[in-house]
Amino acid sequence: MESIATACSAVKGRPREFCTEQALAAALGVFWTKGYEGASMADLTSAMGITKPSLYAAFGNKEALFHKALDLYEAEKLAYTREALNQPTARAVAECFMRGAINAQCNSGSPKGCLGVISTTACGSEGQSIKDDVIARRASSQKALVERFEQAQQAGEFPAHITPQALCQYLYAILQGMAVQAGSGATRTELEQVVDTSLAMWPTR
Amino acid sequence: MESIATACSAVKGRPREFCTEQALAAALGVFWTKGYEGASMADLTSAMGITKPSLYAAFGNKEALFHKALDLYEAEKLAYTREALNQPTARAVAECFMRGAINAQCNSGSPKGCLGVISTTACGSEGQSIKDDVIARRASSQKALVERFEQAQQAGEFPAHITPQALCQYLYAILQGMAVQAGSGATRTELEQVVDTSLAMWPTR
DNA sequence: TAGATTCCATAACGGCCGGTATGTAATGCG
DNA sequence: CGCATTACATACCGGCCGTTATGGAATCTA
Repeated sequence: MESIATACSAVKGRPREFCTEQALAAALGVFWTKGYEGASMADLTSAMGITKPSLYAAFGNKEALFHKALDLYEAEKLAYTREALNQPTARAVAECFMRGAINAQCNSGSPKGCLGVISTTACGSEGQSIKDDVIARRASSQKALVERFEQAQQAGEFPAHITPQALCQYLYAILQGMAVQAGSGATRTELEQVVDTSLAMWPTR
Repeated sequence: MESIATACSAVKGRPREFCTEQALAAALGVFWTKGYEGASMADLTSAMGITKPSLYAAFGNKEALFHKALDLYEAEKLAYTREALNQPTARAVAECFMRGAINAQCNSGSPKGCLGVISTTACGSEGQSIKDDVIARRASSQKALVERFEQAQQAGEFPAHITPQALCQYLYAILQGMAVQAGSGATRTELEQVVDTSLAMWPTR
């Protein structure tokens, strides 16, 4: 009945024997490698080093665990997308997006490909709420990029026939295509070819 | 012991009560919608209108069924990629690829997205031979496109800094990105924005 | 120490998975 | 007809799925 905030560790019972952040990072690695439906509870608990009841007590269930892993993915692995928006020109923004994607997707030690792409393609009807979540997050980040491109348009960076909306859709297609290729075993060199070619074609006024 | 070719229907037993081609087309629809691992035998037999033993007798097993469905997909749904190579310029080839992809992936009545992209992303370790097959077929079709672009290069269609290999990798990234977007519910209009933007940037000598 | 509370470990649950054994119906051949 | 052959229909198999019940171990408060 004490209504005073007891958010701090006034822990009562037996203390937890694992670090939830560390376990979540391990879970992210599994989802990133195998996708939501491809990752079994046995895969997850094994990688996280905990048992199934511990996982359910700490994270709720498999779906809730995925959403939390997605939060971590956005916060850590997609940080470069927020920094990219601060670049001085739209072209520099696009280059940061693409080079950042290569670093994130070809980093040895991390799984290949993009968790967002993996989670929205394939998979049966089970993971529909997963797909919906990822699609909503993607729309949010696309919105930020469109706004950045509108700013560039007003600065006169584009020819008249290029719209910010279309350019964003185009850039995202390239990024998603690179993720598909990375997941299929493309080398860093091949992905850099895509980036260099894209930049060579980037519109100038 | 008769060694004379009896390939024709010298059927002996009870005749089959379903059309294998029709059943295969139905199976393709299920794989296209749900992916290899996402498609259960119950999904398949239900859509094909046959029972499990009939499926196994006619197609071997789930994996063999998928490879045959992939054959059908390449033959029917990817026919435009072979026609595209006959276009007079590399730019026209690329436009045929992209517009054909939109028609194939946004055709109401067909599932959204590209079966190849769906089959190589996500999914656990079970479908590795599936992924390998798709990746090999993709490499084969990329090879044909690179050769077409080399021909265009010798015809002087590109500036010096654009290589056929890189251009092919770039175009495939756009196509695969469009497939990701189509699978995520993008509209035909949005995909046409991607194509129009790509074509607006296409290199000229 | 006694009780309350929280976590860990084992084992079990119903349900679906891909694949198959079994018995019966339909055809061709002699 | 009797026989071989092939396909159909039902029911079943072991195994894995995500999830949870149960009981003991570890910590807090009193």
